[in-house]
Amino acid sequence: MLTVRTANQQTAVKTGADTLALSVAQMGAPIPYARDSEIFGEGEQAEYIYQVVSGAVRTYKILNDGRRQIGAFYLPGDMFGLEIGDSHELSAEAVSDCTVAVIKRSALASRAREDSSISQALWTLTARELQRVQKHVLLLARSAQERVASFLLEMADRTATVGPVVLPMSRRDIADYLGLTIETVSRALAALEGQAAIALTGARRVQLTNMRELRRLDS
Amino acid sequence: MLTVRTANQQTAVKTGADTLALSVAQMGAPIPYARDSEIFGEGEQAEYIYQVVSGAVRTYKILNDGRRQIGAFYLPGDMFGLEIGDSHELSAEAVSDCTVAVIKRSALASRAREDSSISQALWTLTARELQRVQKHVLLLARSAQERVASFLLEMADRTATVGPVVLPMSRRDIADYLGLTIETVSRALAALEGQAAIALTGARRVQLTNMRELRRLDS
DNA sequence: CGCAACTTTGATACAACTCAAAAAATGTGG
DNA sequence: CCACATTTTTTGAGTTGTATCAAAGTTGCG
Repeated sequence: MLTVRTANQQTAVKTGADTLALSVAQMGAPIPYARDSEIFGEGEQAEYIYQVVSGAVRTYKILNDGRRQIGAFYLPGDMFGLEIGDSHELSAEAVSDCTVAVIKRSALASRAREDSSISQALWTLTARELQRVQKHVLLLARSAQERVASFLLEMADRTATVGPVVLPMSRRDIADYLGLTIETVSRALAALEGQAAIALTGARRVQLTNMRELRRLDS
Repeated sequence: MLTVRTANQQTAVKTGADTLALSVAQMGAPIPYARDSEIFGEGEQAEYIYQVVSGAVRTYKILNDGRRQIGAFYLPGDMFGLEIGDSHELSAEAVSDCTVAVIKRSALASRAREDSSISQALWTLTARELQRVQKHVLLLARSAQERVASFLLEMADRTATVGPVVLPMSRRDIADYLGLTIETVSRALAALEGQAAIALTGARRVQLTNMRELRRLDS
């Protein structure tokens, strides 16, 4: 069985979305993208839907004052780029070198006409995305330290490995996701280290040494 | 034809969601709710989906520090309370005295099995909600004055009447939607009035006197 | 190893928050 | 319809968390 991971939800599922993921993995040829290269741009025709095979992807929008708001990070197994309108609402870029499986939306649409579990899967995917964004709104309502703690827990959960969490993204990416500056992210991490909640074992390696404290901040 | 208005999108549509709205309006008996009364609570079984007939509704979540984050306001024609899981992610309350049409999800699900346009409509509804929440994230990334200007334009667009915009909600509601305090909302309104972008013709009546300026702030 | 990019740390500024009180709006009973 | 009580909104003064600006470390790649 292929394990499906929707952003922010790492439990393997056997229904709907699984079938869909299978389709993408089987029908879509993996395409490599170099770090920082564009996968699709805001406003472009949404011709495909995507699944991360390796590496990481970010979606974002540039605000009128030049700041960038990152909407989501997608990790291996995650699907992204699904739209109901015909153009993309956000741009997507490779956070690191990565490979992405791609399937034509039209191909999926035609299969959905015969197989209602496909349409069901598409709906489920949209609904999960909705839940994720709703959580993001709540995250943005909290203090800098709480946002960072929450982010670390989310990444730990989604990468689900033993040992330190390895962050695929830069401080700038984290800051733009959390609605903070890189300096504030750095200071929040330093503060968490001071409270012995985490240990920075490298700029992008974080040991979560006190889950209880982190969860308290996340709550 | 019945006009459907999805939150933040007031254009009448003739596809998918329209059929759905019709179903709710026809099948659901309108239920009255008094101001501030609960329509459903977070975590409750999501047995129904709802459509505002008159008045206004808010969905929200209480944060652990006691603050309240409002997720959305729903105005006449808007549908809300649709979940893909089986429980509500947020609570819903009447902003003002209102009436709400209700339809059983199970009834809709059974009709969806025969009529794929129903499932299509459910998906569309979820996707619109996703777009709305994504915009909310971007809104929360901006300055207090920009958030308030944007909010006023949104309300003007959604109520779509001539003359002053009548806000059905209190400053507290606005503040909790925009992630600000009531004082900051009040000061932002005063500042907009100072710039002659708006005129406050009563606490809850706002004339948008300079749309150009407001749109510039919104951009 | 050396350089360029990234991250951290420090000092200061400022937008929004908090606390407090005045003013305005809204509701209620006579 | 008015007078009063209550709630809501506005305004003021001071505080604070995060941003900004600047510079010193660190990291990792060629």
